[in-house]
Amino acid sequence: MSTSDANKSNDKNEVASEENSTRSLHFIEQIIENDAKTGKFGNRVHTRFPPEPNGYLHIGHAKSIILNSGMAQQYGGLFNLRFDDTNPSKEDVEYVESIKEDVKWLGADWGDRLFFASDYFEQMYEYAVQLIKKGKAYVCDLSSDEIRATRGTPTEPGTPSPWRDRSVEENLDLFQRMRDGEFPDGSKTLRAKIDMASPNFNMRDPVMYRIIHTPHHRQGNKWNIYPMYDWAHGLEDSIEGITHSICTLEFEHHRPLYDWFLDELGVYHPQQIEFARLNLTYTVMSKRKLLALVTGKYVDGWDDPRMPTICGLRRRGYTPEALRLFCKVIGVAKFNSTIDATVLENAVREDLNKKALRRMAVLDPIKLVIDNYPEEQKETLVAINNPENEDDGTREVPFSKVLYIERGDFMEDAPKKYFRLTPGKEVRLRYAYYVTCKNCVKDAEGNVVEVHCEYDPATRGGQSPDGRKVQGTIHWVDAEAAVDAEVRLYDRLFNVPNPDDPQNPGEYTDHLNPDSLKIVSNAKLEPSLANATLDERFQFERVGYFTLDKTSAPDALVFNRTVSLRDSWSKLAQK
RNA sequence: UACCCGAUGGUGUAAUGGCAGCACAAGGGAUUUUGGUUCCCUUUGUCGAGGUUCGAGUCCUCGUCGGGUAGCCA
Repeated sequence: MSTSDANKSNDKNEVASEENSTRSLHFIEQIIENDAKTGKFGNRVHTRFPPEPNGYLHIGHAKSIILNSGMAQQYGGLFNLRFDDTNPSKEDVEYVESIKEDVKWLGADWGDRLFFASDYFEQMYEYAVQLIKKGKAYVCDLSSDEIRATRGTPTEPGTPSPWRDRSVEENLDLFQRMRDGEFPDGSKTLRAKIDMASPNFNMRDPVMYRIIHTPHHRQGNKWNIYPMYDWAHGLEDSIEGITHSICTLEFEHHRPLYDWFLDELGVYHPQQIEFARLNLTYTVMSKRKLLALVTGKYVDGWDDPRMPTICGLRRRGYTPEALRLFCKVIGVAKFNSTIDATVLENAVREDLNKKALRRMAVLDPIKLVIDNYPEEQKETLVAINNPENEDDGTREVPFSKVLYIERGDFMEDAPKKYFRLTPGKEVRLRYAYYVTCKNCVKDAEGNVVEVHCEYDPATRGGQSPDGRKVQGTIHWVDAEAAVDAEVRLYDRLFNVPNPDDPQNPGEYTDHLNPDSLKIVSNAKLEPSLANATLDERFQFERVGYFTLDKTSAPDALVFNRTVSLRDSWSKLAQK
């Protein structure tokens, strides 16, 4: 070992012990660190994310991606992206690119290790031949119905296939002919010869290969047989030298089979580890249901900002950092839990609070007229871009006699604790002046259309020389300089915490939140927002976090609300 | 019904036989040119019954409850 190698492994140990002392480890970290101590995998850590290219990734996948790539990064190991494309009748290239984009966006780095299970088909075939020669696999002529009927039940063992004891020669011949395409779909399978009486169904002579005469998106018509997940997955892990093969809980009782195949073959044997998949309140996570939301036009496509898909969250304005923070907070365990949607919202607030540029935008505008402000006067005022980060600097915002403010920032008859505009009350216009509310103008129906006030010229910038305080500060935009925009306000997709709960009457689609999207078509924004770009994140002060939508155009701006600001006033107001 | 896995405040998650801790939520207070942020304080927990032990959230037994499993899906 060279000195630099020695240093490297020392560093690794130090990192591990430092982690140990500074925070607690989740059970997978404990397994990895223990393996490092015993030298089980020669101190290597190599993980993978193995999606099937048959749908879009969602936040549940993000948990897995962040876990797998995070373990590799944390322990100086490697991470592979591998498409588990073993079933051509369900898969499509269309999904490959979107999955790559999502994984990359999350910050998981697979380097040059982008793999496809289908590239291992020849090797898998050779392995299958080995098992046949060992007398551990056989070609079975039973139909799928017959296989099901002879598999037994939880209390009764299965009955052996009449084809179980074919000779090695016959099996070899038949298997080759299955590959050559001599037999129709479903007419034969290759099965492992294990134990029809096993309490674990997965061990009752599981199917290894089935006949499918469907062109594969990467292999074309080369193959007429395709490997089943249980047969293929361990081999893929083994071929790639994966150390810790992390998957979700439902594969737990597949592990004996995973182990059996690798042991019978006598090949390199990674360790499968199962963790609990993510469940989130007020949404659904199954591919089938997400697809149904799209095809049923309940949402505007896979990347609708209300969807829990990674592309949806991205369009909504979530950041990879927010999702990583979220995953850190929820932890990793084997307990099936449901995470409250507010935890996700908090994670994105925490991230965006640090990095979002502050801007002023009025979503529900009414005019504010400053009666004692000179008619033709215009000025610019200096506003701070981000109080959380001085490096973001300042900007200038135009100001004049007529402004827009939020309708909700004026009340004609206000409760005592209302700190905003009401006749006789003085408030601060953020970064501008103190103004005192005088009165309002109403239309024929009694709706307030204009609020009138008087300003104190000595309070320019928003502070008074005499030191008097105001209770409230409200945001505003100059009426003449404002730019128009459409703003889309998103809320939870469902109005029940668990749309999947069988306790709920009806279909899960019956519980869609009718107010999950509110479109504000006449928002007034400060002029600098006209130059916003898709990668920027904004906080509209006192309102929430926003980002430009992909459908936005220079003459028709569209912003998405990522998440509202915490609002302790609404709690107070309810009392 | 059989097998596998799990169970710690309202929700998540630590404590690896030795003071039940952290985060979020909730409640209270301070600061504040965002009713935001930040800071401080408070309330709330080991599924049940036995056993082992000086000592059990942790180990054992039995129960209860929850999840998963009977695709030629992954």
